[in-house]
Amino acid sequence: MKIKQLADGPYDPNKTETNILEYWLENSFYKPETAQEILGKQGIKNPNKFTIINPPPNAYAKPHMGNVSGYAYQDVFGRRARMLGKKVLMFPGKDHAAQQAEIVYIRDVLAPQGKSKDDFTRDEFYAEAYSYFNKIMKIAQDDEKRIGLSSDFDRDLFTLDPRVAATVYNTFSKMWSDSIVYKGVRIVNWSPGLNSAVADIDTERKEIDSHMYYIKYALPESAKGVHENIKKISTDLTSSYTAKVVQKNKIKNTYLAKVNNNYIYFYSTSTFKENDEINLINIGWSVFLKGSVCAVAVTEENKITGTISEIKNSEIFKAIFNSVNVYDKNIVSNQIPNGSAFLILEDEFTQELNEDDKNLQNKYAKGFIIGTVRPETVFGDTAIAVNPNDERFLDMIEQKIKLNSAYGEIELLVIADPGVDKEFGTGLLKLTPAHSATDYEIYLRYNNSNETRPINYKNVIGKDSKLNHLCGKYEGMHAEDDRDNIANSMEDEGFVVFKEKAKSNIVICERTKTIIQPIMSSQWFIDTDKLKLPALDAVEKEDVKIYPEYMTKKLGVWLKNLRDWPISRSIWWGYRIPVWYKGEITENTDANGNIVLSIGGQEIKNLPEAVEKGLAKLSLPSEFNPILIPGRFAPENANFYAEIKKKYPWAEQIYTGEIDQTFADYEKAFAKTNFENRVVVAHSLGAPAIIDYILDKKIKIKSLILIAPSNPDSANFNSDKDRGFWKNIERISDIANFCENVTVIYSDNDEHFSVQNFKDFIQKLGEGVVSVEELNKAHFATRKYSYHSEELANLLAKYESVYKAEKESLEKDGWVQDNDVFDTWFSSGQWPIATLTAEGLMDYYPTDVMETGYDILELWISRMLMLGLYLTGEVPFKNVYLHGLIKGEDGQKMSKSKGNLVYTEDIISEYGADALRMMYIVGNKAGAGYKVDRQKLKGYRNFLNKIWNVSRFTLSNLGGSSESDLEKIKIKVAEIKIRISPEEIKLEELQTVAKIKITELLEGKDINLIMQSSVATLLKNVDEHFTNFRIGMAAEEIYMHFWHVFADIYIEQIKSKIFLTDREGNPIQRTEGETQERIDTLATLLVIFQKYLQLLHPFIPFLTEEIWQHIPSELKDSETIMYSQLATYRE
RNA sequence: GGGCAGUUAGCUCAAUUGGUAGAGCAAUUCGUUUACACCGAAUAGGUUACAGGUUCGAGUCCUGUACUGCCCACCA
Repeated sequence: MKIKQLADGPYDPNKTETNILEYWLENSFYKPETAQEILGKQGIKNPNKFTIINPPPNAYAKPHMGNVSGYAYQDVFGRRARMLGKKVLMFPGKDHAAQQAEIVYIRDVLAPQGKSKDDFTRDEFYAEAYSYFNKIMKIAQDDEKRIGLSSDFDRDLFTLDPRVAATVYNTFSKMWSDSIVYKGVRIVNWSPGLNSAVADIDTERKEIDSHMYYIKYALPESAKGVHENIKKISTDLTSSYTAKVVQKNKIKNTYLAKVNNNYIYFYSTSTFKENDEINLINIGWSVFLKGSVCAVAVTEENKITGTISEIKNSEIFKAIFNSVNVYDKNIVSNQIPNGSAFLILEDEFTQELNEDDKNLQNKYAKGFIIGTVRPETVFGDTAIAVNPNDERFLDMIEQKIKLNSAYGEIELLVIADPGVDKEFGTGLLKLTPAHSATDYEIYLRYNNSNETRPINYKNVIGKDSKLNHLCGKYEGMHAEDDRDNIANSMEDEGFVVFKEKAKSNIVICERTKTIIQPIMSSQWFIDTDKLKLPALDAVEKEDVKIYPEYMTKKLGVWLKNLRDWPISRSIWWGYRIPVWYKGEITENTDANGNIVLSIGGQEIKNLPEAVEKGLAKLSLPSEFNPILIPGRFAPENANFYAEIKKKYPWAEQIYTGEIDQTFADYEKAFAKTNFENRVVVAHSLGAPAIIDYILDKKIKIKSLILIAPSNPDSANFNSDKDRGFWKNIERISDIANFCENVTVIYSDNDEHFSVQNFKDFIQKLGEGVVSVEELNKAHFATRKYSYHSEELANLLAKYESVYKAEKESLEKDGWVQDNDVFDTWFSSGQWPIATLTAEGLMDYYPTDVMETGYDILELWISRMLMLGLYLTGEVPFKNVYLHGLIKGEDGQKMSKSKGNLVYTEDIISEYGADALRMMYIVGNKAGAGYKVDRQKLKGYRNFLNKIWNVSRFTLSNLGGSSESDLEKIKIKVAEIKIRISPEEIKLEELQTVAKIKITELLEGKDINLIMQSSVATLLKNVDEHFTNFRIGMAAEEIYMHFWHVFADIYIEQIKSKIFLTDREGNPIQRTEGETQERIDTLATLLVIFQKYLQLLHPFIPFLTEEIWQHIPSELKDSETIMYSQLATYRE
């Protein structure tokens, strides 16, 4: 037995890490197939599976520290599982990041070449982008390997791989037939920067300074009638009064009219003398008219002091008084606070208006004043909404009111909706369903409960952000840039009564930072109602556990509030929506502001109608996609399907559990599959199952190929005929009505067992005319047992050519494919299924851990959960571990613009991958952010050196022993059991005790037993930490224990027992007992040392493997530490 | 406006769910003793943001306050 010695320190990670990486890759240690083989040799015959799908990073950029941090966690889980005897699959991939990648590609690749998207056809653009990203992806993979991620890189999968495409399109197809996906005209977030719709979650809010415009909706003819109302005002000017109002809200007043530096409000209750000098102080606002009494008050900071007359004669007073009033009768504000002061007006406050001055008439006309920060949307108003409990407007609800507005005379319905805040602005909400998500919701709510009298939307802003033909003279003006012009013009006409500065939240596009324009447009949506409930249920029932736990609640709330998910994006980079139209599909705004869809010039109401008329259809890319149904004990008994799937990546394999003869499992699996017009291959018991299913559900399929498990002339047939395929196949005679052709393959003979044969067979059998044996003799005498794979291949090839021919004719026949592509989250939301399906590994589903940053909990985790449950009925992962976001050295979020990006390769070359992994993991907890910390990195580099030197100590002391001693050590090693012995001193508790004292305490005790006990405790604690996903604590505890118990205490204590020479180099004489003690100690040292290496391996794989390689094979259970078995602690 | 998280040593963060507040780095002192100076031995550093409460016992649970960060949201 020879013990290789380690080089002198300090440890240099750069020398060893790349070699170790090469060793792992060369030996394919990362593959589950290798795991199966190695574990098998170790006596673990049926290892449990353990699966982690690596979140695919975006393919377009060089990864920085933040991108890579997740791999450290994923790898810890994976490596530990491997060392616990599991067959580990870690599946890497890269994401095409549709929208973002297209922007980056155009900006960073095309623009510097002086090119733009317009220089390419769609296909050219796609091809060039694909080859570019293909190159870039390699960089990301290098980083993944370099940090030690032990994923099966041979399987690295791109989200635009044809095999993924198959899953993505099949999912869409299933959603199409389940009516979960629809194309609808609906409000969308239109990003002018992307020239595409984006989902809510791709937007962010920003507070900006803007104006609140108070817009007049005048009652026609009311300008003339102004006197009448005023005349009714009664006065009781008996005493002077200083207005003083109990105030509640300090923010709302800033929204109010500010005129001549004073805020002006209306109030009532009290009286003033005409010439009283008064101070009006108030902070509330209320239009108040009872018996035509009106009053005004001002804020405390801006008292109006003056006589009543002076106040009344102020311009603003007149404006407000005349404008913000009433539609009808007596309207009472219900929120006059106690102690309010009121100014009562008299009928002298009237004014003869010049009949010709229309603008003034508008300004002083009675009507509504409604506050808005977006005056340009008034052209899209289709209703006025009030709170149902707002007493001021009770009479008006459900009335249609003719109004003069900035765009002429219109009729608006007043509706009630609880969403309207009666205290905001004037308590009235102008409803613009086409250009406000809020209004759109109210619009939907109203129309859902008032089907007989629906309100409309009116789209007045185009995708170019400009006002359209419905805006009269404002047509062509820009909704954002020309806002002030529009408002000024309205002000001149008297329709903007006053304006004031206000803060407003605008929605901007997260990617391009342009202002989102809510507009009506036809987009593809996923109806999330049917998807979110199972997801919500899974979260609540803890079918999927989320770490940190508090994020569970966050996800639940998000799911509950989820609206329909827009999945179409108007870009080229991604999966093109597989729906075809008979001619161009166009979207126009008609005279009423409705969005009208036409296909090839023919107007359609909605897509189902178009489909019915033959103007639209779903047509998946022309990849042949047969459905493969396994026989009993699926899917293992259908291994031959793997061959088919190699040739046809689009083939869709049905996964079932063990099948009983009631076919319950089949039915469950079938329900998730769309059989419509497909070629179906069914093996053995799958054949009767699918026949029954097709007949029951009345599904039309294209072709059915049945593979019989036995041949009627086989020796087994007599027993087979009463069960399985043969017993259950009776209904085959009816199937001809549901598919174009049926073929049964069971022999080497080219003759097929046709439907007609079967019909005859079954009929005669049923009539008792023939026996099975007779038929067997007549028809099957020459057939052999095994099924004919070549024949199956030929058949499929034939169907494929038919299938492709059909598809290719689409464009010739004038069909045009939808121009949009899927949202990137639509495809990545199916990632666990797409990856495993692509490799035929669905038996690894559901996966064990999904590890990712908490920032994409809603974006990604939720989608995977919904789609996973939808497609398979099972959660895609059992645990979700969310790591915190890593910040730059300055403590700020890392971003290119801040210039604080730290690249992984720089850190690794300075400190090594192991130290970096430690920095990511030790002492950190799920969900909590942390900084790139060079002090920590230095500390962990020192730790690695410590391990190196402890290893040198251990190996050199073993190496110094004689061959016979080594043999004795080997025997002793096998006897050592790491157990907790409760009576002994606990070493881990002595860390803070002075070292001299420890030596005293240990006098006469068996240090080896005490150490074993201490390590056992460590093992147990680490188990617990892992069970609860506290990996940061696990790492920290191992670190502490290794350094301060093992190195500082144990090794110091045993030195005298194992050294062969004294300080002067003279040999030490030992008694027989002392020699035995030395052997025992070295054996214990070795066992414990290995245990530490194993415990440390998931965290610092490179160093531990390097050291492991120096331990002689005779003294270890596995050549690589990756597969050495670290049993969990058992009492 | 709502929700969630956080506030602990000079700095960065832990504390296994209520049981003596810890680590790394930094600081001070000592020590080059056959693994290690990328080391060892020792020292100092805390009213756990604040104010109450429950408890034998609170960093941890409850109530409130003040900051910080994140997410969500229909105040037009």
